[in-house]
Amino acid sequence: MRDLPVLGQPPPERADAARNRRRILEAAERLFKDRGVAGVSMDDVAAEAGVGKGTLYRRFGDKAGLGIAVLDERERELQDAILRGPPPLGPGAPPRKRLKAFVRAYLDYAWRNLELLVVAETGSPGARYRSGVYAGFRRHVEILLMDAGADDPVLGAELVLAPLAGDFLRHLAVERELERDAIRAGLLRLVARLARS
Amino acid sequence: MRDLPVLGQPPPERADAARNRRRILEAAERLFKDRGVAGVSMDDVAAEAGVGKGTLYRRFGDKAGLGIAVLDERERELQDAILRGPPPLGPGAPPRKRLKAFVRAYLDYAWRNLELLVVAETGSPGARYRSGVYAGFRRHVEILLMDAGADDPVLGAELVLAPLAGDFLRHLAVERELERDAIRAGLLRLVARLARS
DNA sequence: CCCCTATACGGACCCTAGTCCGCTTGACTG
DNA sequence: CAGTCAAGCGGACTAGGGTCCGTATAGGGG
Repeated sequence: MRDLPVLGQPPPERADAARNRRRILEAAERLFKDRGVAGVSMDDVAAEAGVGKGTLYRRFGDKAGLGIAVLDERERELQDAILRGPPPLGPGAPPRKRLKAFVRAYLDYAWRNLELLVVAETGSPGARYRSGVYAGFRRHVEILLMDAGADDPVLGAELVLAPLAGDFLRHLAVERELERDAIRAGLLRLVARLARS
Repeated sequence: MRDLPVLGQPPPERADAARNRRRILEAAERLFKDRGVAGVSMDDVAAEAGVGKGTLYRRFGDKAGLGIAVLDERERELQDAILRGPPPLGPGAPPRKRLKAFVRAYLDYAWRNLELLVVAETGSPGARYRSGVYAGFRRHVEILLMDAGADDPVLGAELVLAPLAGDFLRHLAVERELERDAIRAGLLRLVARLARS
């Protein structure tokens, strides 16, 4: 009876596992940049990383999962700015200001990573909503809406995030050829209205 | 020089093609009902319809396309009610009334066909936005928003439709376990606010 | 009624996502 | 330092989506 598992404290990753994780993420990032996300198969990633397919899947679940993981670092920056950065994005500003700052910052992030975002979110149905990242943003918006005295913060947060889906933004910008400024303005108007009681 | 192609008038479907189209749609509808959409492969549909896979793909493009086609009839009912039915869904009522009626009617339709809707919309990225049905609803909403004097009807219409995506509705109802009444109320509030100038 | 060709058919084929399981190895123990 | 074994590895395998192209036929023209 060596190690009673400690709840909530998963044992640390083995050294080879950590090494492979890094290799895979680096390989994926490189290939995605070179050939575009759609032009890269999971076998390609595995080969480039010098690991077997099984390793890839055990670690990341599926292609959407890999996309999420590659995005993770950049997403973390945004999360950090929200949690600890200067206002109005970070704590300190009034809730409606923070909401607008969030929308601006999220859009910047989304435009920078659009292709990858689409893959990560649409890899399988519901992938977007299952990711921890989505849950984090949702909670953030929910709290801000509550502070702003909105009617139904729980649903309201979802309604703020719905039009921030990668696929939807791509549709607006690429197929409908709307200007990013116009899109931003429209979304800012939307959250302003959702934040009213 | 027999038949100069008449622009916009594609030649009528050959008899065998029409027959196969019907067979495929009937087979798909039957299988989807029996086993759920996810549990049915394209080979299954082809076999059940008694046609080759090539036929299936030539006619419907991909699985999302087949889903859209199966939904089409039910969607057409909704379209008809919008274009020719009694107010407030049909013509005659003031634009904001019609908008709300549209949202109610669309939600009824969506809940009834949720699984199929998700497949049709998420089969491939952007599938939802490429379908003619989406464009039809978008135009409808756009005109109503314009009549209601909203700020930016073009973008506004997209923002009304964004939270009506099947995948998003499934997320709200299934994962978040929100009541359909609450969802409807929230969406009605949203369109009411988007329809203001 | 026969011929001709655009249209459509169908299933063999390819590719990629995702699974499975026997083998290997990191890391801890005595 | 050797023994132990859970964690991890990897690539063969399966299944399903989507393509291709040689063959068959509907349906109009002569």
